[in-house]
Amino acid sequence: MTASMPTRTETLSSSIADAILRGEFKPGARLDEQMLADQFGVSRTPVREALRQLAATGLVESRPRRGTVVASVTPGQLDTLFGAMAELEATCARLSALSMSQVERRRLQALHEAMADAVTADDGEAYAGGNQRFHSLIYEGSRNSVLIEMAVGLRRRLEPFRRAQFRSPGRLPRSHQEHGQVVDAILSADAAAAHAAMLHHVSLVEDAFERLPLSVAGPESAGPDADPDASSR
Amino acid sequence: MTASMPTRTETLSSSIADAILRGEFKPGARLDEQMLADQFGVSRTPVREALRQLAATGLVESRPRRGTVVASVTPGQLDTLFGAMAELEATCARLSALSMSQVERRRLQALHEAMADAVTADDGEAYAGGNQRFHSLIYEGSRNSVLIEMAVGLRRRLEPFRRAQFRSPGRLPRSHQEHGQVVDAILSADAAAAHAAMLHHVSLVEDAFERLPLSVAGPESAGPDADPDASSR
DNA sequence: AAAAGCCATCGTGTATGCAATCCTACTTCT
DNA sequence: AGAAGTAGGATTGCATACACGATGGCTTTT
Repeated sequence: MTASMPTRTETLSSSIADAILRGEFKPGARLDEQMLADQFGVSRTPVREALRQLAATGLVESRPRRGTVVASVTPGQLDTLFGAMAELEATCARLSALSMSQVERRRLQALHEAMADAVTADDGEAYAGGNQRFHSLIYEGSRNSVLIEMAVGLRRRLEPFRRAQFRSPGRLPRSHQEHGQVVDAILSADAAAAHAAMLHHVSLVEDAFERLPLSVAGPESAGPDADPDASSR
Repeated sequence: MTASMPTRTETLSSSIADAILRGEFKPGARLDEQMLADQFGVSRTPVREALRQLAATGLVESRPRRGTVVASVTPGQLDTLFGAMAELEATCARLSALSMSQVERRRLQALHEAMADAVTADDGEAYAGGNQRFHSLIYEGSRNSVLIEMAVGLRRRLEPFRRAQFRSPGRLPRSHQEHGQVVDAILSADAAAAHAAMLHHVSLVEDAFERLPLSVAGPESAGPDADPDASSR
């Protein structure tokens, strides 16, 4: 974020976020302020501010007087998050089809073609990297930093659930083919097609994951949860 | 927010936000922590946390070691914000066309018809209230709390720029007619048409405002601002 | 006299201490 | 014996205190 001189709060915010994304702090785990302060060698004050910052991004959940826990995403919430993500990405794809420069379109096409190699080599690692750049290009193509920020935030929030994304056999070629449809639509400036193709693509990613036992419901969510999700705050 | 017992930080957050939205704190104004603490009769600690919270929503901007100021929205940023809003609302309209219940569709239709009275009476106040509910209904129709949260946040952030929204003569009938197209599309479950109609509608609102001298560039933003917006962080 | 460097003052960042609240475990009553 | 009330411990919320960095005015030098 800010470059000048990293304040302890910023450092902590990144460190704790990384720890959560790495799985060192599992969903539902209590984040004791004093414990974190000792662990990172600072006082409670910057820890508190870092936790508030993370709470704003949805990575953790703070309840007044009750402490902070790593956000445990219920299957319903995961569904909602992926759905919002799909819509945002589809919107970015639509806008990309409308307003990408020729240079950007070529760059997208080139990346897509380069990723074909990773597919034939069945190199999931390489493909994941290319995939990241692919979606980033389309974010940028929207020309709207607010949308980009939202999409990046969502993507980051969903990161832990995308780990084994390209593990399932046959997923690489399929993903690449879906990318191809998005690329074709954007290159031919077909906004509706770009929207549809991207929505299809991201929704499939969702399908691949919503059945996995990813999110263990936190030990506190015992109430009769009628709502499929509860992104209140 | 949380219902239990409002913590000082939460109270402050709301109070300061209201003060900003009311215009008591103008864009670019410095928000001195001690000053706010004295003004609200608390210590600096909850003030700091409240400011952090507001910074996360984009209402204020904090720079390390340099203090916090009320976010001054440049015309370019306003454009970006309205654009993102339009896309989000269009997305919600699209989803509403797909997944609204019959009850919801009737409710939407009823509200729309009721708003016709406000149009013939040229009652801008009443129409503004109905307009708010109209858009809220369509948010809810998306069935996606994440999207709703984003849309509500954006709408709140843009609130100060929508004050005189229905002042210009002839705006009411036009807005109502645009609403009609959205309603028709949703009632007939035409997703693409709902998207297009809502995008058109909100974009026109944007057009009506982007030429007004709304945002006075803060006294500090004297640098050569090449970027149309800078929604970093 | 203008520009550059220095010093004082202010404000934020961080640490520490105190008080209120919540959770847990134990006691006690039915 | 089970359940409710209660006391103790633990943790968060808030206040106060200290330290570092930033900003503005002043002195000094060319």
